[in-house]
Amino acid sequence: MHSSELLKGTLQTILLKVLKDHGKMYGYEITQRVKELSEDRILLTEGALYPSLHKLESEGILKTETVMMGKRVRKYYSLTPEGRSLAKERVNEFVDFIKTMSNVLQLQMG
Amino acid sequence: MHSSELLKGTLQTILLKVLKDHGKMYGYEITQRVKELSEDRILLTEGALYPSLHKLESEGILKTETVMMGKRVRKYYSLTPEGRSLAKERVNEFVDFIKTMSNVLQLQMG
DNA sequence: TCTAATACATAATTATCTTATGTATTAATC
DNA sequence: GATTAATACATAAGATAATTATGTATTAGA
Repeated sequence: MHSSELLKGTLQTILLKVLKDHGKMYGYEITQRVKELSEDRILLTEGALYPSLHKLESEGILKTETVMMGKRVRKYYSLTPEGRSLAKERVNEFVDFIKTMSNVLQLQMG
Repeated sequence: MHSSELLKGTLQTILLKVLKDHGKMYGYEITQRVKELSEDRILLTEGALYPSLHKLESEGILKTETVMMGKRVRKYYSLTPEGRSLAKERVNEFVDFIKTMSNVLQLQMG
């Protein structure tokens, strides 16, 4: 699972926004949703995903709920109120980033 | 000189496109132009800039011309033919990246 | 029965960037 | 005239976020 150099730094933004839009999700589900939304262009690696989810949880941005599906564990993540506000902030930041880069690269868009 | 986490991975794209648009430029001049184009949002650090320019030169993407301005050295960088084609590629890559991220983050744009 | 997909997790390595440091010239301010 | 800020290059040390590799285990499909 590899992607462009440009994706670096976007992981947190992606996680927060996808969780905001789709509610309660577990790790593997997030990778599949992102793969789908990106038309196979963004393939999240577990080595990046899980540490990032754990960090966000430890910071109070995400909360978890562990569910047993038969004998298999599923850990559902969802945004805390703090997480919801951070999600907005991160998306705004990204939009601003696009605008700035569009100016620097002289792309004809916002 | 610090910026957002999102800038990671954009340096090469920025350097190539700015050099494509503005022709022959020296390092310090590039930092100023990018600062200006980005309205002070992107402040390139020398620690990232110079190693990156050197690498691109060693790869045949950029060529240099050293000029003495009085007693001060100026090293002008410009794109080689290979560099021009890489610049296009990098910009296309970035536009595609924006499109993909817009889908994932559900932004109402391309 | 074996393989692929699902589902979690962490350690080792790599790459890119920031921060820090260094040298030196030129312009501006005190 | 002296000090500071801006110009102009360069590299080394440290931080950080990602990839790659590895590990365990269940479930579905061939």
